[in-house]
Amino acid sequence: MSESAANFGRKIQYASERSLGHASPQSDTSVGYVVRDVHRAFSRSLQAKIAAHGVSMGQWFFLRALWDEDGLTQRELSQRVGMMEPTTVTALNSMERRGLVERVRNPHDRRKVNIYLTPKGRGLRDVLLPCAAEVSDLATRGIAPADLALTIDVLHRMIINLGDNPDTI
Amino acid sequence: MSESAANFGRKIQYASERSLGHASPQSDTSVGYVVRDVHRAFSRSLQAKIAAHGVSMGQWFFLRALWDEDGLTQRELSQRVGMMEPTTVTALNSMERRGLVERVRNPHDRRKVNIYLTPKGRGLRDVLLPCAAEVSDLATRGIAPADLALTIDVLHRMIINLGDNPDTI
DNA sequence: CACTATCAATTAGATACCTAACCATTAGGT
DNA sequence: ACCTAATGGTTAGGTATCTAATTGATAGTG
Repeated sequence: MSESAANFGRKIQYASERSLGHASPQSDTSVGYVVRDVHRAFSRSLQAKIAAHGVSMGQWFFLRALWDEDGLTQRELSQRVGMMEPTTVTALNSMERRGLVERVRNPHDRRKVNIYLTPKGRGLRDVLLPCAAEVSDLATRGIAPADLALTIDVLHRMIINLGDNPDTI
Repeated sequence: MSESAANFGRKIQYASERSLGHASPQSDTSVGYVVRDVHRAFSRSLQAKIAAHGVSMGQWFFLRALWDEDGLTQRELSQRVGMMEPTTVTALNSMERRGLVERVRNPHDRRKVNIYLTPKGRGLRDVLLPCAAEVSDLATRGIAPADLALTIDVLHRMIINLGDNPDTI
């Protein structure tokens, strides 16, 4: 049972055996490790592109959410982006400092703070989304759409399996 | 061309549509986002298990490398683990503090520092590796081996595509 | 209408990463 | 033997996360 489990403690010789540039051929090929490396590869790649426009990865996700729907409260934003609230606070602090968003205390419920994009923040959309597209495009180059779809599905199933989903527990 | 690129800026309705527990149904399903979420799911899951034994994620990777080969220099360790050297320094500091490893200045080349597991550090192997196996097992439960293999291969190809590999550039 | 529970945001403090700049040591050429 | 290169490790400083505790505002109940 569960050959997959053994994976974590063992090495499989793989076609494209080299996890990160500086990782030795010793590097592990179990799912967890590969996922970590892909994640970092994505981060670096996108980071490199958007940094040119003065936006950091930490800000990226919140901008994305706000381009989608402006004026969310901080809690709503946290939920959309999938990050804890203190993380949101610090990200918004830096975004506010850079003039990308504005905090507006909600007049009807003074506990809430609504976040609005400034023109500058909104304007970044047309510059930054293509960056993300480039990264995604680069990453998936040469991968058959069916394989990609299956990969995404498998990854989704892993998320659910790992029980990060409250309804699942 | 490149439907994949569009992904990054769009939402696809997916069977298992829910990225993180607290993420709304709005959450993006493009590869980059899913990878990020799986990565965090893995981290949390493993972290929860190994924390019980006083080991943090930052230490885990280095322990793994040392269980595999003891007495590596810090640079070698960094390369095996795929982390920058300052990261290694701080991880080793905490591991040394907790009595998991010992730094020994290399007598033949006094620039180098060899890292040796203490009995305590070595002993954790038999406790911690099963934790990782459990996580891996849980994550891949119900996923056909062929699908898993394909997923890992696709992820590897993405790493190479994203050019984190110097030899590829 | 006062009390308490809940909600929204924040602060405090920890971990895990990174880049850039800096020492200390060794190696190699003259 | 010197001087410069390169090598190995560290420090300094920044970003991105998290959990736990705190503060302020509202809502619900007796």
